[in-house]
Amino acid sequence: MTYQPDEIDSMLRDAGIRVTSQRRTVIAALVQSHDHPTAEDVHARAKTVDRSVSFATVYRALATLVDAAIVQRISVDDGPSRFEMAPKTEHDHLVDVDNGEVLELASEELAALRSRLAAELGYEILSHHSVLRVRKLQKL
Amino acid sequence: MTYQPDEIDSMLRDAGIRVTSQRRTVIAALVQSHDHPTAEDVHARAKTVDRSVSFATVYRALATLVDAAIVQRISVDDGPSRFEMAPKTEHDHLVDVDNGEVLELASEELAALRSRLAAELGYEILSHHSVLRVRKLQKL
DNA sequence: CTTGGTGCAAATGATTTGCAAGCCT
DNA sequence: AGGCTTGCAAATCATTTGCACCAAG
Repeated sequence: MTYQPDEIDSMLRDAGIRVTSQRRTVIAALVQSHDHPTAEDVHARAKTVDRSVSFATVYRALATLVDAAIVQRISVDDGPSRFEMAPKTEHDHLVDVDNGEVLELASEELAALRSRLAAELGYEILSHHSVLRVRKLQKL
Repeated sequence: MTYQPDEIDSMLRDAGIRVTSQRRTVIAALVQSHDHPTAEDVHARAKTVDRSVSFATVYRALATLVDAAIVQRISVDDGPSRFEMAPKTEHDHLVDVDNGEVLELASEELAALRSRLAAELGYEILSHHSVLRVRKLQKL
């Protein structure tokens, strides 16, 4: 999935937030990262593009972008929050307990079941955050 | 669900960790709490039983108990971790975005689907942590 | 212009840790 | 006895905030 430079600007404008070079940089860092970076990682990557971006700005940008549903926050039980571009298709995260690897599980079926169950309780789901701690099955 | 006093001791012994009055107190506080308390809440409740329990001990006890799978940690995106006795039946958590209320959704069907999907990817699920941000549906 | 955004450094909140003393096995 | 636990206070880690300046609409 690639983004055109002005595609990023549109995302910001559409969300009604100002377009700044720092936000562009943060988004660019996230777009290129497929490893669910922490705020610190994002800052490090953003700095390779613009040495002057501060930590505070990265945190503020991430918070703003999460609010705008452009970015998604993933909290693993311990350790800092991780971030990724908001997925078009919702998915769960599998964290391999042996090596810390994070992979994604997208299932239409799972999403449908979840909303059905929530609806039965009288709720609509705004967003979800699901982390499964897993271990590789033995090869037989 | 009630626990006998010595049932708690057995849980600790079975997990191979020492039985201390502080750990008993922490567990007792959790058993009586059905509101997913934070570490601070647990500390406050524990102190009503034993004024001398320290914050550090509560944190250490909770960490130990989570390791031993006696207690489960629930992390909501912002704000401190919350805790509950490890459920016999796994469930998801619904967080009402309007009032912060946390309720539980237990579904055999959901659990089954999740493990099936994980298995298809070659993984077994050790535990899961799923938080749905929800809003009450309008009454029609 | 005017409001929102930024950098810096200091502040905060949650959780962890070093150390000396105490309790469990 | 010997090691795991505790309490206390200080330390750490992630994240947030106050403030003066700058930039976007």
